Formats: sequence, structure tokens, C-alpha cells
Amino acid sequence: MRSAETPTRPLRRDAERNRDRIVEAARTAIASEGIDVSVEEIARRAGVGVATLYRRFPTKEELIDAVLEDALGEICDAAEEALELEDAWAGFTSFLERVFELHVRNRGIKDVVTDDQHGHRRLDAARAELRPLIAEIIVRAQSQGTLRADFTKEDVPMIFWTGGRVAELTCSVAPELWRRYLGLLLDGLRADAATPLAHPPLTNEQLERVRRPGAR
Amino acid sequence: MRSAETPTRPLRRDAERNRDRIVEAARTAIASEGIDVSVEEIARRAGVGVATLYRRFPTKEELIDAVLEDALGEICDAAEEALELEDAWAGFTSFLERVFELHVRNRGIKDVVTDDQHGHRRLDAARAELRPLIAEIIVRAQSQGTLRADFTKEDVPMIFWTGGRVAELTCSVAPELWRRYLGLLLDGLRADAATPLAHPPLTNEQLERVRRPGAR
DNA sequence: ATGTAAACGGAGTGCCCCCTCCGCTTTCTG
DNA sequence: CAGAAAGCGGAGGGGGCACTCCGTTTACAT
Repeated sequence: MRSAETPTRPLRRDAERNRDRIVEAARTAIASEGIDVSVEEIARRAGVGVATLYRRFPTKEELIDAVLEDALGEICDAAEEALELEDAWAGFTSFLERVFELHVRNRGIKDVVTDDQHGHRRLDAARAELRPLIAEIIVRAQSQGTLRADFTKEDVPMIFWTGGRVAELTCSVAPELWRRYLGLLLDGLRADAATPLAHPPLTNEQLERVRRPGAR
Repeated sequence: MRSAETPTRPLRRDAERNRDRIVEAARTAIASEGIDVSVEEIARRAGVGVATLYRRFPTKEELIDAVLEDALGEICDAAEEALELEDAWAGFTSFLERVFELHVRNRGIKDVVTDDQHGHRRLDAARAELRPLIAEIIVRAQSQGTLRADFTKEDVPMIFWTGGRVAELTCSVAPELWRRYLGLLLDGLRADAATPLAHPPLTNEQLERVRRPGAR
């Protein structure tokens, strides 16, 4: 799952240690200050100079990728565990809950799932791993008749965007408010609450374009 | 509703005209590029120098206030018209729809309703005007038995935050996708879909703190 | 018409941020 | 243990931004 190791000589011991410190510092810095933390701040937290950081990660985005890759991994774990629950609706809701808990613990996460700006090769790979899991969570709940039939996997990002926004805005004031929001939304996602929707879901291409505003 | 006119001499004719141009340019600039447009860009669109802009608005935030005040006014209009509909549920939904339409037309709006960073005196006044209207929209729909009883006016910002995020992210790709999101959410807001919620709504103080992260 | 205060514009200032350069230090190899 | 290569940090380049200074121009009152 991790990036292919090129057969170059391994890092020197101090470099290895610093690399770990940098990623860890970036994780906590992003978690507490959001994706806009300055590179200086991350380096300061890691106890290294900026040049050291830049030797390991040629650009700030690459560093962020490394952090967010782990976060996506956690989401994958949540999806896998959701599929182990017998009650598909419980699996569906537990998956969403786990993701939102992650959001609160790590403010930066929303920028993984949303802005795909920082979507490089490895992130794409993790996302590819996640996609079929999500599809399975959905069809399972639909075939058990609990999740509304017109809900699609392309609707999931929409839920992450919105719930993530609640979590992000309120995490310092009412860190669990997202549970209220999710409750309201889930009541609308149950099969027996369904009313025809006015608009179709995004297509995959549209989703790509939302995620990469820059891409031509 | 406008700010009190201090009894100073009125603006010279050219100054008055430029002021209008600046506000209008700021409106369209923010609508198309978001709240992060540079002051230079706004001045360029208005056909004036930056110094002219700064003479009229001592800070970028003051200028943004002037723009957003109008936007809030439009939201008030939407609320008033919603109250004229006989069917309270239709009023409730039409209010939300109008606000989201505004979001799409003017990307900047989300930053009024959300970040209260730019919340100065006049904005506060407009907000105070809006609050009772929203309360009335809600209790009316609840007393008609269509809106779930545990929904409160403090939940409305949450809807704006979330729907605004959908509108903002997808406005260039699927400008009406928010209708799908709103459909899902409304299905969860109907009284007969209601299931007990896991978390209470925000209190007013919490709402204030969400809006003014900076305020001590 | 004309004096004057108000208004104008664009060059300039200071700040912050991403990133690089380069002389010094540490680790690894034989 | 010694030489070489890899790693290190901090000063500084370059760019973008909000905002200001000041010599010139414009509108208005008499």
C-alpha cells in the first residue's frame, strides 16, 4: 500500500528520524491549525530547519500528501470494519460516524476528502482502495431495504463535505455537534423517509472536476 | 437600516460615483473569485486606484461589510416572502432554496453567514432583523405539524454552513446540486421522519463563539 | 474666474510565506 | 580512524498581499 521503494541507499539514521519527526509535526500542526500552517511552523515543531524539511519533501504539498495518506488509511479501516457489521444500516452509519470523528480529531482531514488539490499518485491509490468499499457499504444497506434507493456512492463526498464543515467549524466549541447534523441527515437517508429528489447525483467526471478545480 | 449619517459634508460628486463603483466591483469580484480577491483586483475592476478605495473604506474588511450587508438584506427579503406563503412547510423550504440560490449567485455570501470575522456593527443590525423572521418560519411550520419538533433556529446556521459548502464547491460544475442535498436533508426534517437526535442544538453563546473564533 | 479643500492614482513599504543556497556537522564505510 | 558523502540549519531571494505617501487633478463656493 505504501509507495514503491526505489532501490536507492536507505536514509541515514538521523535523516530517518527527522523525517518521522517532520511528518508527525505536520500531522499535529495541521490538525490544530489547519492546512494553512506555515512550513516554518511545522519545522519548528519538528525541531529541524526548513531546509531539512525541504530536502525530504520537495514541496509543501508533498508533505501534506504524506500526512493525508495516513488519514485516508484510517478511513479505509473504518470502511472495512463497517462491512463486518451484520446490520448494513449500522455499518453505514458507523462508517460515517468514524469519518466525522476523524474530522474532529484532525481538522486537516477535510482537505483530503474535499480539495483534491493535494491529490498526488499515492493519494489516488488510497482513494481507489476506498471507493469499492464505500460502494459495498451502500448497496448492502440498500439491499436490506434500509438505505434509500436513490442514494449513490457519488453522494458520499457530499456528506463528507457538509459534515466536515460542521465538524471543522464547531470542533472547538461543541465538538460533537456533528452528531446532531448526522442525525438529521440520516433521518433523510432512510428508505422510508425518501421523497423524489430534484437533482441527479454528480457523475464521476463531475466529482473529479470538483476535486481538481485547477486541472484543465 | 443603513448606518447613521454623520452630519459631515456630503461626498463630492466624483467621490460618490467612485464609492458606488467600488462596492459594485467588490460585489462582482467576490461573487466570482471569493472573499480572497485582492484589493488591487477590486480597484482595477472599479477603474480606480487602490488609494481611492482606501480613502472610502479604511480597511478591506469594511468594504466587504458593505457588500455583505446587501447580501444579508436579500436573505431578509427571502424570509419575509417565505412568511407570506400559507403553507408553512412551503415557506420553510422556499426560504432555504432562496438562500442557496443566493449562495450560487454570489459565492461570497457563505462568508457572511458563516465566518463572522467580518461582522461589524451594521452587519449585526441586519442579523438582528433576520433572527426573529427565521424563528417565525420555524415555529409556524412546527405548529402546522410538518417540521420536526426538535428542530431549532440555532440549527439554521448549520444548514447554511453545509448547504453553502455544497453550493460553493459545485457551483461551477453542477450549480444545482445543492437541490439534491437539500432534498435529502429536508426528508430528514419532516416531522414524520424524526428520530431522536444524539446531540442538542448549539446555544446562542456557542453560536457566537463559532462565528467569532478570534473574540476572547 | 479662481482659490482651496477634497479626491485622485500609482509607486512604495512592510510583512508573511514558500522555497533555495551554502558553509558547517554527522554518519557511514573500509 | 579517516575520508567522503549525506545531512543539517539559518540567512536570504522572490513574490504577493494589505495598506500608505504624496505630488497632481478635480469639483465646488464665492
